[in-house]
Amino acid sequence: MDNNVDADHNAVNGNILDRVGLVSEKSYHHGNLRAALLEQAKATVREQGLDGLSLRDLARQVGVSHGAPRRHFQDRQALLDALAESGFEQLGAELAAAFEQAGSDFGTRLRASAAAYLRFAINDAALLDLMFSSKGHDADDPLHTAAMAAFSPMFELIHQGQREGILEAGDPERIGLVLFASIQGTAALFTSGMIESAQLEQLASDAITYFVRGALPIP
Amino acid sequence: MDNNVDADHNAVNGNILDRVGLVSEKSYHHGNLRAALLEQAKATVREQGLDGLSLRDLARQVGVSHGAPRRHFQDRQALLDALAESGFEQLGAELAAAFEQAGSDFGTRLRASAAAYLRFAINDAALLDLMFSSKGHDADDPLHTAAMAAFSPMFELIHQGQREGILEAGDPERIGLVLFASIQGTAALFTSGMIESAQLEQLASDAITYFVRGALPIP
DNA sequence: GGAGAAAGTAGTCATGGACAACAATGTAGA
DNA sequence: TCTACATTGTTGTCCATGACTACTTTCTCC
Repeated sequence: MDNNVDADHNAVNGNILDRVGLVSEKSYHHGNLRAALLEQAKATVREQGLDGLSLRDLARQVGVSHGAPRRHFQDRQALLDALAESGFEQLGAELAAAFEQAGSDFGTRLRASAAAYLRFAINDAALLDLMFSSKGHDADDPLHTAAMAAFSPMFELIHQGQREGILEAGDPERIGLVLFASIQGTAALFTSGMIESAQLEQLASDAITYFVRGALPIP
Repeated sequence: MDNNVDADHNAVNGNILDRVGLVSEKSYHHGNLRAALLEQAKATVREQGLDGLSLRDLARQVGVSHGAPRRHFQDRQALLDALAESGFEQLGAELAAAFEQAGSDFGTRLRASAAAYLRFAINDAALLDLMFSSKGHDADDPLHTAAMAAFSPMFELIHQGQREGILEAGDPERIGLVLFASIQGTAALFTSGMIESAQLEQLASDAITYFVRGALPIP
């Protein structure tokens, strides 16, 4: 309708603040739509679950027409895939941070990592579900890559345990998977409502204890 | 339980073959629509996943009008809940059967039960996902009841292990949850594509071994 | 056999995803 | 600088679906 001259002016100069979405002035080109959509999608999924996510809603919330998202995501599934990928990146970062901040003691690191994982599972249950429900994992798939990267701190942890004689020898990946499964299962039991938050801490603690005992080197 | 009142109701003069859907004669009243919808839904979910499931499609496939399912399921979510519930019933039956057929040895029973669980997870991955994503678990919720019933063989198994001195003492439910989480996590890793079927057997075996070692009584 | 409940049908609406034609902006090369 | 072309948004449309309502057929029970 009535085009605003100021808006045009800003658009020409490509103000960085506009592009990051920190300034609300409108211009024809959003400048950062893909990221904005992902961010909004993540918030919506957290608050309303996957079913509450609609591309048209997303477009509205970001202030763009309903057709715009299509320029960045071919279809809804593509957006979900991207969301899952960014979820893996975030989870990986949080695991790595927990790993770092926990000092060098194996047990402390192990529990800190598990706690970080569960924290993520609690705060972003639906996102974690999504991350675990995305199918196509073709090894060269960016999703697969992101997932592998996210869990690398855990495998490093296993390696440390082996060096220190706390865990039995063997393929770190193989041993790590047992831990991984155990923690993910714990998270699933909680997010599915099968256990209460009161039981979660207990279960998480037990799972780790059993894992460590189970993986003890056999003298 | 007693939500089969409708079936009983119509069972009075309804031809059994009609009711099972083996006869294609049309009558205004389907006679068994609820069950037929659930059955068809289960097949569709297995073949096409949750997203491939539409009430209207279901109605078409079963040969009724698009409004008919509403008489039996208030909305789509209600159908999904019922599907999850029937999934728990089936899983429970399969776990119980595996438990029975495995003889009386604890280890054999344990592995047979885990195998049954994983078999279910592989054959009906999307259904298991659904079972674990249904939220409302209010203890008196039929879903919660069905879930608890399904896993009762597992807790019985824990009890046996304790009697035989193979597992440490303690609340069987608490110990059982660790096993449950471990197996469910294993299943999740597989159905999400994070591990290949080649790794599944190994992981499952490792998870059980670690669990048994971890739960060993401490002398 | 008739009243009323149960089960199915048909029509409608709003929402949402996918698609296509078009418009505005950005960019690179002559 | 000007101009062709690629990017990115917009608008309008189609179609499938879930949900709702009014109506019809059948069943059951008194």
